[in-house]
Amino acid sequence: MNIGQAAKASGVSAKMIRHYESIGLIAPAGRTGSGYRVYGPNDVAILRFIRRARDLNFSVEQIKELLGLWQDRARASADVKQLALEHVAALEARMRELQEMAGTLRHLAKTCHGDGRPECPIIEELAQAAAPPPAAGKPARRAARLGELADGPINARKKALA
Amino acid sequence: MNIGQAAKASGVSAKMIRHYESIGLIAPAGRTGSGYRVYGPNDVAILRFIRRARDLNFSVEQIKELLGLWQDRARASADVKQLALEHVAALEARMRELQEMAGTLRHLAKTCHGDGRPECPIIEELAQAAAPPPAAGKPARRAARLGELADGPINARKKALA
DNA sequence: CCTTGACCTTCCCACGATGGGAGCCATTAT
DNA sequence: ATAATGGCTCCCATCGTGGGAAGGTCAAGG
Repeated sequence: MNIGQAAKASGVSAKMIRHYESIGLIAPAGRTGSGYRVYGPNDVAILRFIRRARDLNFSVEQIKELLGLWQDRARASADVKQLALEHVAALEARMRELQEMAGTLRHLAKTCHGDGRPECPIIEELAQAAAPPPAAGKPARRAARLGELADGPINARKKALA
Repeated sequence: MNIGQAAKASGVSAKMIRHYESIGLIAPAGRTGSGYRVYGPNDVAILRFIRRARDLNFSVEQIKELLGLWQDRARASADVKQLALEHVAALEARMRELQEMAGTLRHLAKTCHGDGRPECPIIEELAQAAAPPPAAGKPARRAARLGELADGPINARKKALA
């Protein structure tokens, strides 16, 4: 199987397959005499695994761990479960953050007439928002796992470990 | 005020202030004879506005719009409200996605013993996940606003508009 | 007056995951 | 034989943020 076919079969773009190889997430594929990468069913299974894990928002780094556990016969299922549950927690944390943002925004929107007049509390409240907490007293919760969820509230994690 | 003070006062790092200037989000600051940027209270207010909007997960592009509305006296509050509500919708969409992921993972975790034995349905189910839908029949909902929420389920938006 | 340290300047590089595209070679179909 | 796919490698862009180097400036203290 060439890379294009493996891509279609796995749902991972050819571009990304090469990329994953280059960063060592997957082993270098075999090559034909003329340099084409060759894939077998097992490779496709791995790629599908990766694709699925990405869909679940696991980072490549975490997928490395999962792949390690997958291929490690001596692995304990507890390890996998723990990884999964940590990830659920991260997803939930992120949801809570989004919830908070949405709540704030909904509140602001509710106080806005929404008619043709220019008065708009949304803009005004954002403009006059309290100054940022000058000196963070508390060490800022959440240092979890360096980039557990790649996006996130600006400047929340890096500072925690700087 | 120098950039460092403006940074402390606004909660936006000096690095980012320069960056925002370079991409045209904010107007070039005045300069002292020796080239230091100078900021006044109004600049700090704008920076705080930006900071706050970023905390609410608005993209820089959207903040540009908001700033435009802020400084446009003829603006209609309806425009702002619409922007805010669209953003709420985007946040909620993203939350739903995370919810789904968390649900899937929780389900997988529940079927996992979590003891020392290696059998682990999580890994197995991920590995044997159904092949990706070969040809997406429907045009894939959500084309909303190019990158409304910067992160998101891999390969969901770009394809929609490619 | 001169050093020191804190601050400023610009410029380049990095992340993470992904796509785009150029320039060239290989395979396959007409 | 030729054209159309498709693969190869490399480089660049995205988005928001930080890191750091090399050098200029300023204020305080000796």
